[in-house]
Amino acid sequence: MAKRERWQKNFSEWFSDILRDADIMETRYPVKGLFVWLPHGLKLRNSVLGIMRRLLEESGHQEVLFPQLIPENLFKKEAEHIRGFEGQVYWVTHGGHDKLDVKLALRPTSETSIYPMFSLWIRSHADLPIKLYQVVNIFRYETKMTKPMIRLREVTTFKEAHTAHADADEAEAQVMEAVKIYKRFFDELGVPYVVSKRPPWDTFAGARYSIAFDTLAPDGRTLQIGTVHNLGQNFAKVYGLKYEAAGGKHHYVYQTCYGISERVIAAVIMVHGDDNGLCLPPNVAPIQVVVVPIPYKAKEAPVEQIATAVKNELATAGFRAHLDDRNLRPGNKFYYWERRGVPLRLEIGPEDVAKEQVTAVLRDTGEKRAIPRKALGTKVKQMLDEIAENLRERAWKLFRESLKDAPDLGATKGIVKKRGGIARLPWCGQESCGKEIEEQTGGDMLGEELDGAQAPAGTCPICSKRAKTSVLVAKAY
RNA sequence: GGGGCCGUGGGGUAGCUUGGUCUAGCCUCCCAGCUUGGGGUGCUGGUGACCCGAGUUCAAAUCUCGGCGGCCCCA
Repeated sequence: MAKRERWQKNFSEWFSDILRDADIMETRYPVKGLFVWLPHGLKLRNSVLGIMRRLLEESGHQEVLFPQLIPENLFKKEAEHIRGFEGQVYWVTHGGHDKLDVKLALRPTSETSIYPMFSLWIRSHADLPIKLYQVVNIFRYETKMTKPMIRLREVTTFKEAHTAHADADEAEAQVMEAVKIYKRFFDELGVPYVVSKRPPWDTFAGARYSIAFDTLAPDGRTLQIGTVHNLGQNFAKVYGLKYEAAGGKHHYVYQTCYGISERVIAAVIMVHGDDNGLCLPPNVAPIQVVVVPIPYKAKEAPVEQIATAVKNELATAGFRAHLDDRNLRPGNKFYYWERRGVPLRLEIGPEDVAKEQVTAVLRDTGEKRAIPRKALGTKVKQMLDEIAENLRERAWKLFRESLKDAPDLGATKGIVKKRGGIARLPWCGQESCGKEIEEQTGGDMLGEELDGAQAPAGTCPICSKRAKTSVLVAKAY
């Protein structure tokens, strides 16, 4: 149980196999970088989104929905932004047989569609702050190799929040709130992460600075799973987002935006999986408990009857329960549901009937437990909580072990090349040295850890000057 | 950005070098029936494929070119 050989050594293969075998995603859609969500996968996606929506609503965000198309003139207003995105934009150039007078961009992100509307909505300080979000699909013309859920030409699950504030401090505080929300989000999913401030050359196009969350895939590569940007007044000035202050003066607003994509679902799948397939955290598992009857010949009736009763009891108690009464051998069903990541399985056979118990099997460890029928509800709840906790701890343990201090360039290179996780090394803070580190190690600089209180020990491995800070470097997806 | 490899039933593959014997083999999945039932039950039967287009040829899964799609390596 919990064997993780293929999961780790052959991760790429494991991942694409599991998307198919667990009915998550159909990867054969005949357009590069576009994929189909299957029922089981979509339920998982929607559960994950449910957590996100709850956290955002709790913190005063409101959901909106903007159009998919952005006119060229609006899209091209902010120079930095265009420079970052123009190479990846899909353009709609025709309507039927007519060539459009103004080309329309399929949004690669929505700043340029949302902020022009902000300029109509924001009149006075009383209109601020604005905290909106939407969950949409976006298109990016990726030239690199695409990968389901990870590198897409159509990101189908793009949660983007956009805020506007009266002053810089408030915007700064909003950035910190967003970081806090995302931490809670990933914590609820048991997905480990490190938060870092991206270096200037990897900052979101048009932002003052960017903060990013990264997790680790089983193959030792990092996966960026969330970003938070402080936009300052860049967009406000371009789109004319001004408000009237109490004294009657007009000021530009300060803005932030932050986003999460289906990469987070990829993260849930990868960090909790094993060689038998998925292992989903109970709070997002489409099926939390599967009941498998074991109908020995001539003893089918009581077994089936009790299995049904157990399933109904759990459903009534609010668990997502499923009874598998297919005419298959039990072992076959066990593998089937394990592959799909159902966290808890209850077996009911003649022996359980006789003893007024059910046999519970925990997906993460494979442990079997006899549960008295009478205690069913409370025990199931306990076991699901236990699985959630265990998954989180197991994932975090591996993550922590994979974040290593690297005293010099050689050590960093070793970690990056072997894809052994994330290296932490000293840095002088100069861009030229940073890029040289990336060049020489073949890794990507994630940036300076946000919570990293550790002293910047040692010297910059490139220029040998005293280090101003320490940064994380890894092979990134 | 540069280089290489690949595309055969739903999945994995054999066949391609040397065009014909391919009416395309095998494993798995799937469907039907019986059997079985606490970790992939067994038997019998069945459905299902040469990525698309053009070319060479008497003849193309096989050779050539283009498109689409996938994978890998380097930067």
